[in-house]
Amino acid sequence: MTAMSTGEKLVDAAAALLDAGGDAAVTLRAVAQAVSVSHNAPYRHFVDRASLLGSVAERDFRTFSATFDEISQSDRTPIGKVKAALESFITYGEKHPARYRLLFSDPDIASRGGSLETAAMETFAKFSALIAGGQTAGQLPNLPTAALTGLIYAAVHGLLDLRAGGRMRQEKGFSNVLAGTTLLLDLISPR
Amino acid sequence: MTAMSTGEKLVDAAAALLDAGGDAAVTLRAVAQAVSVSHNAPYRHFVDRASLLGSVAERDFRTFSATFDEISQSDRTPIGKVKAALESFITYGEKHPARYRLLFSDPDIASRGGSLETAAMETFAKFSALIAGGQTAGQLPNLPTAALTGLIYAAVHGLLDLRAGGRMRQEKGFSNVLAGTTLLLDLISPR
DNA sequence: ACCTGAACACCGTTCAAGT
DNA sequence: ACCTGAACACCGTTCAAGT
Repeated sequence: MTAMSTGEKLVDAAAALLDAGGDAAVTLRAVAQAVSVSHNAPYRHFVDRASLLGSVAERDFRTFSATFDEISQSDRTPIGKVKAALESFITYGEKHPARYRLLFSDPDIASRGGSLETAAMETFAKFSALIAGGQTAGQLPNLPTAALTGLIYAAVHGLLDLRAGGRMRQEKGFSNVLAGTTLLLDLISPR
Repeated sequence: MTAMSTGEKLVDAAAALLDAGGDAAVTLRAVAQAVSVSHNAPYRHFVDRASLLGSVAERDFRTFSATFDEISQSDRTPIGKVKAALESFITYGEKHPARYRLLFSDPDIASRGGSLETAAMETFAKFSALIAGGQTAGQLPNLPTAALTGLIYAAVHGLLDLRAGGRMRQEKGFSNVLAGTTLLLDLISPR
């Protein structure tokens, strides 16, 4: 077990605080206290709060990329791979709503560029490749892959965001995201 | 022209600040200053900051309800009414992204209950009625209306939220929300 | 190179008064 | 009924030192 650097510990603590109390709970003071350093020690590792959160996001994007790689190399059917990817996405969104929003909704995170943007684009590209596989197998409609990927991604994101925002109760059609996603895939799959 | 009450002026100012600088720009001090009252005068009209934002949201939900009423009574085709409603939704989301997120993403707003929740449910019900009309006319798939409404609503919300979050660039499939919405309706419409 | 304590400006909220 | 000024606790950030 290699010793975690202070920087890694801070990222860990920030992620845990996001899970426990949402964005507002991630104060630099609370993060520092969780790691037992002074309230401004984080500035020796991150230029500001947004940068710390950016590191949390980047780490999770890399985890997604690794998961999509595993799915890609599994022995599932093409459409089964798409569904597995969506399920990992949904599980993450339901288990870590605040982190989900950090990665996929927060405007400050999207505009940071650099290695974070690279990691985010890589995740998206791997998902898009799975969609393309489903199209080649004739299990998804024959549209430009980018448009189809964007639409599926947006729909699932919408379901997850409505859930994270507490607005799922009203959409009485389905009380969980997976049901909505399944319905979408059924509706658009070639008949 | 009836004089606006201080409370109404505060709601106006908060909405303008949301448009101008996003959620973080809506400090009670800035709102108060815009109305030329002291920094804690808002507390004579709203119990706290969240309550003020709740009033902004409620007002916009009522505007949506009125718009959907107009659309319902227009001489458009059933599917034309659905598209008109979606367009009004999209226009609002693109013109007022911070207010859009307040109404449709913010967890604090969703859990406030009371007249705000009533207004939000009314808006949703009116939209759902337009969807039902499209189904009766055979221009939308024959599913439980609630499920179909939820799915269309979630997909458009996803597109708008990705745009508001600065993540539309990556979804190269369509650079605007209307194109994505149109694609969805094409894909799911009965063939 | 990494950390600490003091300090600053800003914010939501409360309180004691004022008209 | 509505408003004001002072005050409090909290937060992000900066700075001058310390090892």
